[in-house]
Amino acid sequence: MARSSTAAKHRAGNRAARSKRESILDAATRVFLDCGYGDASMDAVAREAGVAKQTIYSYFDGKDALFEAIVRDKCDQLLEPIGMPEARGNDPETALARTARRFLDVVLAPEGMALFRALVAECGRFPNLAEAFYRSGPLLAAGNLADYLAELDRKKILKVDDPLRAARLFFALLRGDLYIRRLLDLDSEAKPADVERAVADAVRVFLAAHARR
Amino acid sequence: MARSSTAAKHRAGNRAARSKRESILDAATRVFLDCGYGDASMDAVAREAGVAKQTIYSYFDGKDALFEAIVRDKCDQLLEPIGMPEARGNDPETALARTARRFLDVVLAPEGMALFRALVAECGRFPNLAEAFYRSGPLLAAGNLADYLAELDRKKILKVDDPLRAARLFFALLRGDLYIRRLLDLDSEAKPADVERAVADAVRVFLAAHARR
DNA sequence: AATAAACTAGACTGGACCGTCTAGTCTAAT
DNA sequence: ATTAGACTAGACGGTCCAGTCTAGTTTATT
Repeated sequence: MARSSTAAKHRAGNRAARSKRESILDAATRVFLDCGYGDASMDAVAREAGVAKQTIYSYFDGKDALFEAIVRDKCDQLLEPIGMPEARGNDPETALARTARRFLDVVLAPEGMALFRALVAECGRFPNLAEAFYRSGPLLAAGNLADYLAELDRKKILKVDDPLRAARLFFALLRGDLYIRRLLDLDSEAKPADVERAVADAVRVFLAAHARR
Repeated sequence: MARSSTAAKHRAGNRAARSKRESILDAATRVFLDCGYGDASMDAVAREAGVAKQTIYSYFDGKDALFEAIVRDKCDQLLEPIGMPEARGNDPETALARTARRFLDVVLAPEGMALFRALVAECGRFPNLAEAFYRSGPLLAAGNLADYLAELDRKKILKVDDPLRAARLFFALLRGDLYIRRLLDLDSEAKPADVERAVADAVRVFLAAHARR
């Protein structure tokens, strides 16, 4: 009984269907990240996507599923740069600063903040999404940095006893006050000068703590 | 025309009225912090408080005002301990660790997290609440620590060029990964051992960065 | 051209919820 | 005892929204 519903075909994905699916996802991303899950309406998504509401329901099972889809999408897309391993050619200071900048650029950007805010707001309703975000964001970034730090320790350039813990501390330093202020939307965007200072501070403190004496 | 409405009298505050007001605030706190602003219903607050819905509206102007009231309340009450100036009698390590523990105890506790989550979720709707929280929480705490750090610098015990920035970095270190995980509700509560390790790490790194050589 | 699938516009159902209103009860003070 | 104000229980109007349904249109395939 090979049921061949519209939705099933869509999930498989023609070319036309894929583009429609994507314009729905795009619109949903804008609406959900703007308003948050609760205040976003399916009518608004349909309007924004230039699509009939029914069409949304033929591509996605419902509001929850649509939200999940856009969050997973944005996680993959947004966090991809911070999941890349470190450039290992340079001196530690330069490498750390580069990592730091890449991290903050993603994390403090309006989209990154909106995604994180939505996740924090809905982590009760979507615990698995929060988990997925954590794994593909903070955890992955820390893991990669830890690998690099372990290498620096092996080469006796720095002293890093517990690379993963050290990496997490580095990112913690980096977020600093800026992150809190952005989370609460007290600054509408991070000024480049502030970012640069946060990077410099974090690198300085981190190197001081892990210098070989 | 000295209009003497029920609401006006309540705002002035008899003894009986105050207790009723407080039981409403209590219930509202539970409901709002449990469900978030959007999913909290006035009926639920009334039920929880054991009070008729009308009574709530005679004490508060509406859902927004009630939310504001409970948030300001919890800010004052919750953040009061971290607003206290530092105990200056001990060596820096002990004083910093004490400050750190007091901070994390408040911030990682379920109530503290719920308050912060609610603020993050609603910072668009209530920007002034976010501002108030920031001032009476992170900013005040950093200010107090900064005073202490300035004193340590004057006494040539540590080297702290910019006390406020250093204080903020200290708290950033302290929040670390624990904070992110708690924000996303990946851990239902912080284990004392983790807290203790976070304190030790933060103090160690901070002292290394600000040691007099 | 004929047919089926995809899509649109919009009406509709059912439910949640804010804030108000009504009718009646309780309490305290005169 | 009377009276005024505080309170309760619950109904109610109005709004909003998720998800479904209908009727008609477009698109693609044969």
